[in-house]
Amino acid sequence: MPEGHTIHRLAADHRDRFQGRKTTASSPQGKFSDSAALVTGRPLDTAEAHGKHLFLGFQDTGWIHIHLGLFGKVTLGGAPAPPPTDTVRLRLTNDTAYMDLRGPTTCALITDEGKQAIHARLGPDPLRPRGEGNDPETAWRRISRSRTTIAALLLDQKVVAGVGNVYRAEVLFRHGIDPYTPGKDLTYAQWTAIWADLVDLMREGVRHNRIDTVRPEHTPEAMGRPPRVDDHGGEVYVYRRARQACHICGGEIRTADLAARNLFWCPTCQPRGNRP
DNA sequence: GTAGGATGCTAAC
DNA sequence: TTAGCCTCCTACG
Repeated sequence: MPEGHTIHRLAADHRDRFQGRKTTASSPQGKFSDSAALVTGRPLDTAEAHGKHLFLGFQDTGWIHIHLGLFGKVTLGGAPAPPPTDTVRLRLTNDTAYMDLRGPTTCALITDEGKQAIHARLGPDPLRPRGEGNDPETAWRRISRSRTTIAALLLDQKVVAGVGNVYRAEVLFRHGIDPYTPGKDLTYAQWTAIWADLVDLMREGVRHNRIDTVRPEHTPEAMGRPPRVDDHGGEVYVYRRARQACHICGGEIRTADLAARNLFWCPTCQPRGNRP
C-alpha cells in the first residue's frame, strides 16, 4: 500500500526489470487499451518517482503516469505472466518479467509538458535528490506562515510530497510533537529534524518495502515485553493503535478525524505544551 | 454472503 | 465539507 517509499521502490524495480528492453503493454480491463497499443514495442527509458506519482518513460512515446490512490496495487513477477484477471488496468511484459497494475486512481499517457506540470504542483520529496528546490526550506516557507495544523500540512502534497497517513503519525510521535500544532508555531529546528527523520525513515522504507519506525531501544525485546505484530507489516508506535498502550509511556493512544483521515497520537508523549 | 474500511486525491457544492 | 472513484481483505452473520 502506497506512501512515497512504495512508489520510489516501484520506480527502482521497474528500472531493474524493464529499462532498455522492449516492452509489451496491454490493458485486460480495457481502460488503457489505446495507450497500451502506443507503448507496445518500445523500450522503457527510465522510471522515476515524485511523491506518490510514478512515471514510466518510453522512447518517443511519452510517460505513463501512475497514481495508486488508496487501493491501487502493482504486482511484479517473472515470465511467463499468469493469465490476467479482468481488473488488470495495465500489464507490462518482456522476456523475463511482468507487471500488473490494478485499481489506480490514475494511469494515463502524458507528454513531457504534462509531467512538468505535475512536478510543479508537488512539494519537495524527502526521497528525491536534494537541490533545485527539493529541500526542507521550500516546505518551511509554507509551513512557517500557515495556521493549518502540522498534521494536515504533512499530508498536503504541495507542501511535502510522499508522506502518507502512516509516516505522518509516526514522525510526529518520534519528535514528541502535538499533531494539532499550527505550522507557524513549529520551530525551524523542529521542522528540519522532522525532514531529516523522514529522509531516513523513508529510505529505510524503500529498502525493506515496508514502514518501520520503532527505534532499536523501543523494540519489544529491548523493552522486555512480548513480541507484537502490527497487521500492516511494519513496526510502528501509534498508527492504527487506537486505545492500545503507548510503547513508551503506557498511556492510551488516541485517534481522531482530521481532514477526513484517521489521525493517531499519544497525548502524553506528544503534549500540547510541547510547543515553543 | 455482505458490509465496511483502508497507507489517496479531486471535483463540485 | 462531501461524494465519488478504484480494489481487496477482514469481520461479522
